[in-house]
Amino acid sequence: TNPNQIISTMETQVSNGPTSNSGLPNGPPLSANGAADDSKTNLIVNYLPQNMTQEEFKSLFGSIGEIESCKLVRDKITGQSLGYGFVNYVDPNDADKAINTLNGLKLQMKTIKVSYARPSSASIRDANLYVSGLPKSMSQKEMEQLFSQYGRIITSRILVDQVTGVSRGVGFIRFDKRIEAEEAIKGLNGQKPLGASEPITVKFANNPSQKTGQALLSHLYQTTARRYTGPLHHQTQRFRLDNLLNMAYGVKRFSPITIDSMTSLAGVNLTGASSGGWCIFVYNLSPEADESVLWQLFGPFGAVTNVKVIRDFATNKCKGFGFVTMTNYEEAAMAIASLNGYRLGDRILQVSFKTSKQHKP
DNA sequence: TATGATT
Repeated sequence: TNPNQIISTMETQVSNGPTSNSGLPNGPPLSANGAADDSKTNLIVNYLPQNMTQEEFKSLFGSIGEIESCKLVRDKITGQSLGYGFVNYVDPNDADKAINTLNGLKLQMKTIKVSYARPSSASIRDANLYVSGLPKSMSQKEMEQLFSQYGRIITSRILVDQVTGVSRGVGFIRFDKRIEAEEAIKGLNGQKPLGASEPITVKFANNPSQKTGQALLSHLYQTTARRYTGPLHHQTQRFRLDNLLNMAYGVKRFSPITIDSMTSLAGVNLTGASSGGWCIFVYNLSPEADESVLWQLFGPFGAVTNVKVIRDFATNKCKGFGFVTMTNYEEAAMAIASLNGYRLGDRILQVSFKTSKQHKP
């Protein structure tokens, strides 16, 4: 599938109005201008982890149902993920299911947002505003009220201190149309909100990609170093350092000593290691378990490329186990250390690297 | 109940 397909389709789709039939017996519904109507199948996914790849993205959303096309949006020049993407399902029911099961999923330090995509057009681009100098007492609702006089607000957010939860006086407002955002800048930039002592600054928000290399590394350090907050021993800390260096320099720096000592101690072959990543065996899942539970369990620990619940062919119920593939050894090891013995419902999970039993004496 | 593979 051409990855540009969604974008090019959306750019020609200027209206989300009533759909008309294509005229063919089983043809897809067409909108007024003749473009395919994706309004019930096409989703936008926001707040993806920076390091999530197109393959991981497709694997995550492909676990819901058949995908017509999907695209992780990247910076044209640097190739960096912009942290959002589009998924167009074949079946509108799967799009609905994806929203219900994957919206709010925690992946690494992010909580992803899954919603129907608005039909794209030039007029809705660059409609996101950065607002600073807000009174700390101003709520999101109050900020929306201030801006709503200039147009329809699609999303809004006020950033808060991670520790205290107090407003940082900084927020974002996304309008439906760029011209509405332009009017809001004219009307509100440098103005004092009612009762405020300081004027606010209103300007167009930067693209998430427009970070310098330094800022990117700094961000990488923060997200990596803060990822796990549980008790840590020395070896774990070294894993984290290795991982940071892996990510910063884009190379694999697995420590042969560490892996050899672990494997020989365990007395088993690790077959989790392969070009596709590290395969993890998860035991004691309930018969009702599905792929989304594995994404939810393992996603917070790092890059997950694939999950699989093993089901009985006849009943389609989970046979009590599944597999998860993770890209990075350190993250896989952390997930195993954290999730082995974890209580899921009334079951205690047993989690380990997948082992080979083929050549056991 | 304990290591897949309807690709």
